[in-house]
Amino acid sequence: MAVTMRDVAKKAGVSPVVVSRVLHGRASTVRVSPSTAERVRQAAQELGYRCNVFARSFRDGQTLNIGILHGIGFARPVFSQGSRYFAALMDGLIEGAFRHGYSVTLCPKLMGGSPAEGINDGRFDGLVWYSTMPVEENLRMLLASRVPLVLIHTPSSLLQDRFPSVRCDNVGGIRLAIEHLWNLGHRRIAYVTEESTPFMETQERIAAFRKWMAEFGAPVDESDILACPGSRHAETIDRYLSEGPRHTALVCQHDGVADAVIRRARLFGIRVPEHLSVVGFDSTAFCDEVEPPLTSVSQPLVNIGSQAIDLLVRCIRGETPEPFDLVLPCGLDVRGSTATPASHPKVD
Amino acid sequence: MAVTMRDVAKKAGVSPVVVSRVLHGRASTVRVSPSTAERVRQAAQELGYRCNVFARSFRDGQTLNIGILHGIGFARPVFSQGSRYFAALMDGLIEGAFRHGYSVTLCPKLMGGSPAEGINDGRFDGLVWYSTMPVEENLRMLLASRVPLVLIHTPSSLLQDRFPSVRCDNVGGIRLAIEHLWNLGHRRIAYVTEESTPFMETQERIAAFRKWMAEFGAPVDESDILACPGSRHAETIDRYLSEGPRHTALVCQHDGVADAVIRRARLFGIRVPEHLSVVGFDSTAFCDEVEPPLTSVSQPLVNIGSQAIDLLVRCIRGETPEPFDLVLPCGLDVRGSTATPASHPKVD
DNA sequence: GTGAAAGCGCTAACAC
DNA sequence: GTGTTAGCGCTTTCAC
Repeated sequence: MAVTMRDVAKKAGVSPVVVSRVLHGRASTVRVSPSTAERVRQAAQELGYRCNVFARSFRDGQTLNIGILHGIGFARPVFSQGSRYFAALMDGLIEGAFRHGYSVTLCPKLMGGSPAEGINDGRFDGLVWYSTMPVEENLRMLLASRVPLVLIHTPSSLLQDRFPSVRCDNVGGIRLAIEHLWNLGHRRIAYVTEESTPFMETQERIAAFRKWMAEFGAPVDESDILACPGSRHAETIDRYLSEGPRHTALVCQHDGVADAVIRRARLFGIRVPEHLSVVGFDSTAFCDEVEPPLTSVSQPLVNIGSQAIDLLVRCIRGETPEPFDLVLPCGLDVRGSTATPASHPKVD
Repeated sequence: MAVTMRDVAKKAGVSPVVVSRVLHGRASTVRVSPSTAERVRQAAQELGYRCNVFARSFRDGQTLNIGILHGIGFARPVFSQGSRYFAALMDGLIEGAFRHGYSVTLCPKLMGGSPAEGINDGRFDGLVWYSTMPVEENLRMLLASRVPLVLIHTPSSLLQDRFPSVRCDNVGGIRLAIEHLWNLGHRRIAYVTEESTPFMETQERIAAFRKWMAEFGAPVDESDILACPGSRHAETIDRYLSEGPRHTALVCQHDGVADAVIRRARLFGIRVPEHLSVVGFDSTAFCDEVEPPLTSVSQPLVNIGSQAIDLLVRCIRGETPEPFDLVLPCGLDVRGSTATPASHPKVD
């Protein structure tokens, strides 16, 4: 077995408290003479003693560990495929956690179908939950959380204002996309969405799209919202493209969708951006990798992750973070997937 | 505070052991009458009791948690930038861990400059260490590990055969790259390496390159090995390219290097693959994203991660995995970055 | 200056 | 069938 404080104490001829005091500086009421301290250190060294952080955490009732919750109904997150959405978010979460001295744990219980028992199992000082399409079941479980929790992509109001939240300004982001396309001369613009749940960012972006298109003077109807059901969106995209796109530009729910659209378009001989402009959402490094480079609304994902942890750590400390609902601005990274439409003159 | 077994016991009018027996099925010597069991369940339900897994782990002396060790001298791994090497490896590690019911933890202590104190701190049932360029200091720390450990990219022999290992067949992989280029007609082929440490895969690949080039009948010398010092490899690449490449094809240490080469080449008006063929190493999804798509030796990274966990779990169970040193074969994914050299006829 | 006691939440072993 | 004891490794409290 591992060598414990008791072993060190025995060897040094003192009690465990003294060892705690000397080696970890924790038993603050205890005073130790320099010579004893030296003896303890010596013994620890010789035995190769290492503090059992796990035992300490158990006693302290704090684990210095943050759990990542993944929405139910999603598969376990994958880093190596698709757009870099999750990768960027994780980078932010890890950066933030490390900065505060916390570990980050991916736990099968928290990422499986039923995180309920994982949430309050004592291993986590706090949790981060991100989901772009929460379902009622999710929300109920989260409300049962006894540990501090921060929401990403989901406004606090959706969970009775019990947990702070971080998300981006979807409305402003969509406006940037439309404005950009509009200025290039596009008038027939569609929105492509992957899935659709009754609330949240998906809907927020669609609503923003409707709103701004109307304000720009080109109100849209149902046929301008392309909804691709989760599993088989290539199919939906193909159907749309095969009839020859009715629009000159597409705004996509996220970069993965935009990438899919571009790849399918290529198969139909539709060139981007010459025949069709495409705008993504997230603007991770992925956008620079694909061809053509993807014009995309930038959501500060790394920052969102990092700031979510800042909020979480405050909650763990018992504070009430201020602001409680963090909305970060979006930008627009113009790359190569958007251009003046073939049939329209450029407008300034 | 959280509700504990004692609270439930009290409410149900029984002792904690009974609760343990009923709710977790753990106190196997204890027999409980159906009616008592029901009372306990009722009480637990009403109080919203959740088993404190942390406390249980403490008692059991097993955490069901695996720590990921990142070589010293590296920065903390980043998912959202560069090639998808780390992403793919992590996907495999997570998949394997989840399959066995283990969590995966990224801990600042294990990823910082001095993981020594993190290694034996009781929080991990096992560790996975990956590093493409270990230094002596790394190795000494690893040898001090009291918990099971699996090496990725590093043969067991480098650590006194104390830990099992997983890596790919670098020699075979490099052969595939050379063979492919040779068949296309390339004869002047260079190897581009990012960093160089006295041992390990970097050296193994370089050695393999020398060996196979000689066997194919085109022995190389120092000037055919392009070594780019870690921080500023763009500079080294630029210097090489600016003189007009002396070779018709480059084999690169990994996809990130290959990508860098291609991007720099573009700035010099050197087209890939028309003027210069480039082969990467790893062949993650990254290769399909870049332009041109990158021909690359495929290293089964996801599989390596997954199998590393299989080995680790066996060690945790006290078994000695067989085989102890796992070497997985490489493949070659031919994409768009390699072609017949301009100056050479195609050879079959 | 130093040590003894007590307890974090859980469960194996044993007693009744 | 059910309860008591004891202990995982650590640290706080308090007594000496």
